[in-house]
Amino acid sequence: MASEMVEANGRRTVATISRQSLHGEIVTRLRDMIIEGDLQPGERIYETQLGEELGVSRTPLREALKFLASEGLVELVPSRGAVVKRFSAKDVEDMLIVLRSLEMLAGRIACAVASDEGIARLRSLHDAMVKHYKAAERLEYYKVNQQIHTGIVALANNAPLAEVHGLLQSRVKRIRFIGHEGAERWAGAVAEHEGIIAALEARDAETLARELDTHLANGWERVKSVV
Amino acid sequence: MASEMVEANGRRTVATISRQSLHGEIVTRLRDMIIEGDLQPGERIYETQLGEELGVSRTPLREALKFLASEGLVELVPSRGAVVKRFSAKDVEDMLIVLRSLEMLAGRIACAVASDEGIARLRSLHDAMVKHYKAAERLEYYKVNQQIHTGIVALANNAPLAEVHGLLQSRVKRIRFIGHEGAERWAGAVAEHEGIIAALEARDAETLARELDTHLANGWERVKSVV
DNA sequence: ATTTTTTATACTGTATACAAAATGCTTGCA
DNA sequence: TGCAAGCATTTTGTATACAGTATAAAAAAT
Repeated sequence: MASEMVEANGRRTVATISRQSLHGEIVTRLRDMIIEGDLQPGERIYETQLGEELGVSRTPLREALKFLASEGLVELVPSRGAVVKRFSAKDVEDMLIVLRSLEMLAGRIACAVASDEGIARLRSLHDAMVKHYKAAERLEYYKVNQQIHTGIVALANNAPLAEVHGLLQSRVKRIRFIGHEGAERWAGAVAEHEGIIAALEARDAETLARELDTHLANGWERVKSVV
Repeated sequence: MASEMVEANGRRTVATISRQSLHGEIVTRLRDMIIEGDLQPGERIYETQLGEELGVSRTPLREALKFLASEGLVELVPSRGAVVKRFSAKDVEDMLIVLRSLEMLAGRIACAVASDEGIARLRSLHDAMVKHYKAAERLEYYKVNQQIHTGIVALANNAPLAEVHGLLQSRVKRIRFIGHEGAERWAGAVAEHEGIIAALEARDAETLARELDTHLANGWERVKSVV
């Protein structure tokens, strides 16, 4: 794969210490490639070609593709292999509706079960995000923004909840990444985040849920135009 | 696989007309085996052995296992292969919390977008379920019950919602299947269902959400003892 | 008797080879 | 020139073979 080395004896070894199997590495690699747009929606995946590109044989690559198919990032057409899944505007809207509901649920639970340290960590993430906003660093802002939303879900301490949230999140990432909102809307999003963090610190479940509701509904409005 | 035939020339062919690939068939087959308890939680899966049992080689079987790993039904331990995932009581509770939230969301949406025919179909399913209840046919009752819950989600016409619901549903099926409640509780569940269908027919989103909320919360109480 | 080391075995991880299916192109014919 | 049929090529689907690793058992040493 990417981080391979050729040793003196000519054997290929993987540089990482992680015991993760090859198909596991390929999964994360391909997932990133899809999210970042290296593999375009609707694009057909040729196994031998992609395999040579990654320096692996077809077997682990195919196993990785099956995994990603279950995640919903690629589609398996019988006898025609894998295709990067393409989402319609309705698909994205539907996903965001579910994501919104999941985050609201997570927020409510988090108010009850989150540790003070966890909330404090989120506050500092928020501060970092505001800094990126003021510096107009869109990419950095976007990344920290993601971390905050994921962080809220994590605070709920509910593994299946975090899992399905992450599943849908990974699908819309590709879309959101493109959505570059105007200055006013961006400012609005930051303000909403402030309200979210405040409600969380106050452990006010209903207010938090309401804040998340409007924030994520607005989020869809912000993205809608580009889908 | 199950429906294989040996032809005169000795070649194995699959009887089904479906164009589904072999690993696809294995996925559904294994999923059923796990849900129905043929493969017990914590049990290690030996690829060669299971492959011979199913009449397939290791390659498509492994691909199927990767798929199921992404679904969360099996766990992949590096260098030790696949193990049927075991869920703790907290895991199950967490899943049911999410399922409850998802079904409430689906119910609210369904009230707005479901077709009259769709609601009527659900009513007739409910009637069938009541019949099974009165006849004390537990297994039949259980199956129709599942169909109703899945049906409510389907009415929302939101594919990702249905998908994640189905994902979690498949995991708790194994558990719910065991939960045999007493007569009083069973009667309560049926009564709750009547309220759910009524609220749906009235397209009363808030009432429906409330009914689903209590029904599914009670569902957890009913199952809790056996986990 | 217990612990450690060695060795054998069994299973997983990966690659390669083969078979079947689909697609595209060429050639023949109207 | 347009169309169709057949052939060639490409690609997926499946099986098998080989290499690496973990586990368990047996033997040796303390």
